[in-house]
Amino acid sequence: MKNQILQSFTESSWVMSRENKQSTKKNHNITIVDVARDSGVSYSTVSRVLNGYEYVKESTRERVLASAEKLGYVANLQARSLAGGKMHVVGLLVPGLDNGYIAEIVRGADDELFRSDYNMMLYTTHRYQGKESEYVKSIYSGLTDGLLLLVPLTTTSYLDALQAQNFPYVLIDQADSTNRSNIVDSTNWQGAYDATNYLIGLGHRKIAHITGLMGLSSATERLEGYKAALTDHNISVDENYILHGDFYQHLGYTHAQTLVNMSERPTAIFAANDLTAIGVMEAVREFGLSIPEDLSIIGFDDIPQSVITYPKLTTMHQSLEQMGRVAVQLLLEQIENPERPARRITLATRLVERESCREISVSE
Amino acid sequence: MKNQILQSFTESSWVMSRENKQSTKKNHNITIVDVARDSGVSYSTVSRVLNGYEYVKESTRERVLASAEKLGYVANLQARSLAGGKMHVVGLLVPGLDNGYIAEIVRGADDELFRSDYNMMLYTTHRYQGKESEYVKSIYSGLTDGLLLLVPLTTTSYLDALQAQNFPYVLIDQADSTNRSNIVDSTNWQGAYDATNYLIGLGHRKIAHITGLMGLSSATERLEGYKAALTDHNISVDENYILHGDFYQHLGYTHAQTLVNMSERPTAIFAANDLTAIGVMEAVREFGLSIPEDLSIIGFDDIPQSVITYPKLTTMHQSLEQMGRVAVQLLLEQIENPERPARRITLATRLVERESCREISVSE
DNA sequence: ATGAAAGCGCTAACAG
DNA sequence: CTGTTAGCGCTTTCAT
Repeated sequence: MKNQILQSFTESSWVMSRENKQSTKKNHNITIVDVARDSGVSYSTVSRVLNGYEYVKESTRERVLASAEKLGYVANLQARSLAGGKMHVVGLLVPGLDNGYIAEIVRGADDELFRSDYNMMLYTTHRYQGKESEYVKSIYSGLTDGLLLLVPLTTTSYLDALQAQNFPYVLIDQADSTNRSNIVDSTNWQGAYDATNYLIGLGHRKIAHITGLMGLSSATERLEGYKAALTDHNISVDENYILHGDFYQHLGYTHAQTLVNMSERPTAIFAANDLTAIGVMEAVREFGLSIPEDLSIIGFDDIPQSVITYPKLTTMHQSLEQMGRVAVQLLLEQIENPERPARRITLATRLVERESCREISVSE
Repeated sequence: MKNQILQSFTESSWVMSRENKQSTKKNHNITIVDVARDSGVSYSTVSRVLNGYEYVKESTRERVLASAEKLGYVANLQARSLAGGKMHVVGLLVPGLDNGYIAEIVRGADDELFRSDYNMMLYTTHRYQGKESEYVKSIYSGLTDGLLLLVPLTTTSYLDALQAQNFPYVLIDQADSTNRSNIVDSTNWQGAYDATNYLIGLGHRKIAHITGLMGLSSATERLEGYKAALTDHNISVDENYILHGDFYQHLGYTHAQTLVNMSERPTAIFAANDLTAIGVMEAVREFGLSIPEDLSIIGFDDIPQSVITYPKLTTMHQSLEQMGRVAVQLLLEQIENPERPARRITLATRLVERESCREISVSE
């Protein structure tokens, strides 16, 4: 009978006892002690079972697990962490969410974390440097077991601290001079090279490039790839055709205005990312030129938005979601085994031809 | 001399002592005890100072604060929470990040949380119901002090639990039948009414509507507003013109295909949100119709993407970022004072005329 | 294989 | 105004 009741109560195990009326503070939830009492063992044994400790009699383990399940036990992460365990939380530091590129990576990371039963703490910096190091402080508050740093701006300023503490972290899409970081990125140089090469193959010679934020390795690598492709085809690099953007739409827009107004107007523009490319498209259209008839445009990233532009944007695809996924795997491995040497995983980019580029004849 | 060293060490207070070599577990950070020792008071006094307790002698307070600053003290949130304090973390439950609408709200919330020195735990459900209640469990793990629920699908299933626990939460853009929830939303009914009214004012009579996900109050309210506007103008509501979407692009796309193929093709489409509208635009264009010449389209939300479409989308603006902000304020108030009765704050919507609608003559 | 006991860092009474 | 003390829930030796 009693069992019957307990049973049915369990059906919605997390709809806890309502009998507490005002409970000043946090309601008294089921703890390891309750489980111990219910299963008739000491609470250290319960802890052992819950932590997958090897030497526990099978029957005991089963009994404990049953009780825990029955009572709807949920571990108190603070206590666990305080006592020296893992928090099961990783921090994700991103510049902002206003960007399909980032959202995709976050999605991958999020999904992978969920599979591994980890929680995600989100920190946005909005490119304000102060906040970046501010956040890294959070590791001292013990909130997270590791950090995922997405295109951080001021890496060096706190990488030292992270490394000194031997605190697990992985850099996403941002290289690092120390060579002691776990990194996941894409073939930025190659991708830019391929993009430029594609344009050249289409007959373009006057190819402009709007860069990303130059503090980031992804931006510099893409610029280098662009230059290399030009050089390899004996096209001289014209500095007037290289404008410094910041990976955001607005500078794409304004720089494109500069470009279309040049006497030697370029026939193609390679934007360092899709967002920039979208800004370019807008400016070009406003100027009265049509795409790709008058001007070809290629982006980088292949964010979801790139298919809703008109015309649809041709771009270099990056496996954004997978970057997030891999980053999490790398981080979790590192959390498990802090001694593992740092690794770097680079994912391949790939051209996605859509509608924003066209072939031109040499005479044009 | 010793002081000298301490001083300079402090310059980069969070670049902690490197002397620990392998430290199996977490490095021994500065605790409240260290601060107490340094400032020559008991550690409970330090706690008082740190928590802004009123009755502490000014000189003591200053001394403690100075020591804390000097030593680079950072509170251990787990310990604080375990001991009955606040975790300074709120959970944000969202369907996904693949959506400008959500990203904007998150941005507002994030910013407001930062101001209040709170951290954000992000949970994504991807519209998978199981995960929603799964996450609500997290409150039992004590990780968060409160929950922000962004357009949750299965509200009722766990609202009970939340309420029973008297756990702070606020619903964003989703009403709730119990009337015991803190809610922030927009004038969905009015907004839809205005949008439809605008179309009618432009001369349209054959106005179709692609709804949002009907489990959500925002969707049903918009549908009702649409119908009301029609009725008020003696235009009969044609059920064939009402197609059920899900707030995502794809159904906008497929439903628009249905619509343009109808013998009585509508002259205008009111999409329940911008994402849907974007899907509509794509289908319409593919069909060979031009916007707004052949078909007017109006959306809802005014997400950032709505200005990068071609033509730019006319839509009902919601103060998305502010919704996030207000939601946080509501939540924090509730965390501070659990007894405060639930409130509901509704933000106004406003028409933003861009390029996707045009006036038609009655003859058309 | 399992129990006992010592903290982890901090807050919140309870005494002065 | 400030020190003392008792836990919060859990992991981890150390015994047995």
